[in-house]
Amino acid sequence: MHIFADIHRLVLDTLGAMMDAGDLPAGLSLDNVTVEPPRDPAHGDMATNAAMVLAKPAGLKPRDIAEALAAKLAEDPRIETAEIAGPGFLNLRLGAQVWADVTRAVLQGGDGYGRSDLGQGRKVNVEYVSANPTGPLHVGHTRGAVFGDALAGLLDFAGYEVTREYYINDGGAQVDVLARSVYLRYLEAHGQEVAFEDGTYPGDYLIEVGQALKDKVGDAYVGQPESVWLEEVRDFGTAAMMELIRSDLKALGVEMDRFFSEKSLYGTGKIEAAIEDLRAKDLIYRGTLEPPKGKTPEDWEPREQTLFRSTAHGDDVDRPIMKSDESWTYFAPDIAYHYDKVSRGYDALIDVFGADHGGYVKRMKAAVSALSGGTVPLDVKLTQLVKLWKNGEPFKMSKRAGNFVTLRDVVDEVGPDVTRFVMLTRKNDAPLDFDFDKVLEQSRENPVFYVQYAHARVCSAIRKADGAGQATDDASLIAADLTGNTHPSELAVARKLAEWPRLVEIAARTNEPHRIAFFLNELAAAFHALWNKGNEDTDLRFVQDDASAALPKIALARAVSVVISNGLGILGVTPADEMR
RNA sequence: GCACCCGUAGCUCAGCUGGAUAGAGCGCUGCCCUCCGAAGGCAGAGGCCAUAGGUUCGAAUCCUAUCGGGUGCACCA
Repeated sequence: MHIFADIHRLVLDTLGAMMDAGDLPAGLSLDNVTVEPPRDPAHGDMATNAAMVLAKPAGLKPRDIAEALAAKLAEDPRIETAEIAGPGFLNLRLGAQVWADVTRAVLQGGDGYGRSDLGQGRKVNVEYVSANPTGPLHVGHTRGAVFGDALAGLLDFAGYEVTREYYINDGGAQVDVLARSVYLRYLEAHGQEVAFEDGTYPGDYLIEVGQALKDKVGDAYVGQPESVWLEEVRDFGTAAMMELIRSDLKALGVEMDRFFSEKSLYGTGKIEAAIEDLRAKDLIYRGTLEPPKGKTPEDWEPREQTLFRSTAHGDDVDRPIMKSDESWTYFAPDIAYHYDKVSRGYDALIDVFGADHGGYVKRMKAAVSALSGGTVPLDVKLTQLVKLWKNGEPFKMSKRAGNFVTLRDVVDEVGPDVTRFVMLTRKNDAPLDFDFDKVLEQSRENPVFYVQYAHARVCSAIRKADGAGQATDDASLIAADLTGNTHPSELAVARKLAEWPRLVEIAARTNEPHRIAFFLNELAAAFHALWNKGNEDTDLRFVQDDASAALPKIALARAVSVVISNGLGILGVTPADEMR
């Protein structure tokens, strides 16, 4: 049950009937007619802008349309009143039966309540994290991981067929640096003194990798030139780092459907095939780029290179795909990778990048647009920086990595649930302050606690009613008469529950999972407000002595926990049954 | 110099892809514990939505310009 969609449908059907009957000119476009919850609850439960939107094309006064529409809508049993207000809004108030039905629908829907067919089963690929396999994940990756995973969960809930994918950058120079760093640790494991020069990775996490390499090959590489060991040590180190990253992700509760190796694109003709596809579209040429205006690099020199005509698809300048020595730039395998994604038949692609990759968005979109002939949209979501705080001070040190804070540092300290929820309490493109002390605080200002507390309270109330021998199972609640919840505070909760399917669709359409977190906070607020009213007014308590009076209250509480649970599920957070 | 993101209450931030008198938390002011959990609750004050134009029934939201902050800007990934 999606009451907003239902009433929207009713409004559209009614308008259609009015056109058929000649009350409105035929052929009006109803695309802009909306049914929304009004900001001010005093305006009713829903409002439609139909009269204002249609006034001009119909050549009628908004008020006349509104009056005619109001009269027709009032015939529907669900509509209690339809009042004209403001510049031509039609405010609808729904009957008590509707809210009882909503509560029942939540219980009947269970973990499926709010699921949408918005996606129509379309295939969407969400690529996220994609950190270089050169070390453990840090806080920035963590936000990307949380965001990407929540977005994937959201799209899944909204009816898309989602693939969660990780692109392993194991083909560039950075994995050679990893190899050399591992080699140093390997020498160290043989008792040698080593120095980590600039450009190598000094983190402690490579100590055990060097040791493991020693265990595997003994002293075979000691004193040998790079040409002997580089390739094998690189593969060894990359594998070890991916294992580390996978376990980091697991600690956060993130599970990828697929890991795609950049290296698998080299020497297999895949890059060449992708470039050929572009060449066939006349988008590849030899040329020389102009220096960037106002900021010419010191060592600038004109260079003829192989370029991708990305300007034909919205980019600012054309981009090199080959270096002057004819080897591929990093952009080439990225093109090939997205070519692969397009050819796997996805209807939409989403890339989640760190904000420092903002300059990369246009060319990537241009590439996908060119490769798919404009048929596959690519949305790139950038996650902004995370600023960590501890004891009122910026927190930068890590036990493990030295110069950056790792995912493990965060998860070990506050747990995966808190990490995930807090990282979604801000829009992806806004910077985030993560305060180790505040996120564990048990107070109203901590949204994680506030939402979890609401869920725990429901569980507590149900345990209590259960203990009193009352029926609390969903079947009994669904079968009960639920029209007893008529207090404004109870209706406020029911109204919020009714909004859930709508909110899911809005969040999914905009690829913004943070909306889920904010909604849950609002739902929790409505629930806590009602709970607190029970302190003064015993009729509003969820736990009642009279078993039949208790049923609608328990049903409402249970419905709240269902929606919270569904919302947290999308975000990858486990609901709390009790607070400790 | 160019591109992208951002500018909303004293502070930290939401704001439905154009709707009514712009919201929440913190802070501030005033009330409220015999209570299903006061690890709070209720109420109030607080705004020229950076600025100036434009689009229209209607703009925090869309367009243009300006100011201010962040990020990134040739063969690095």
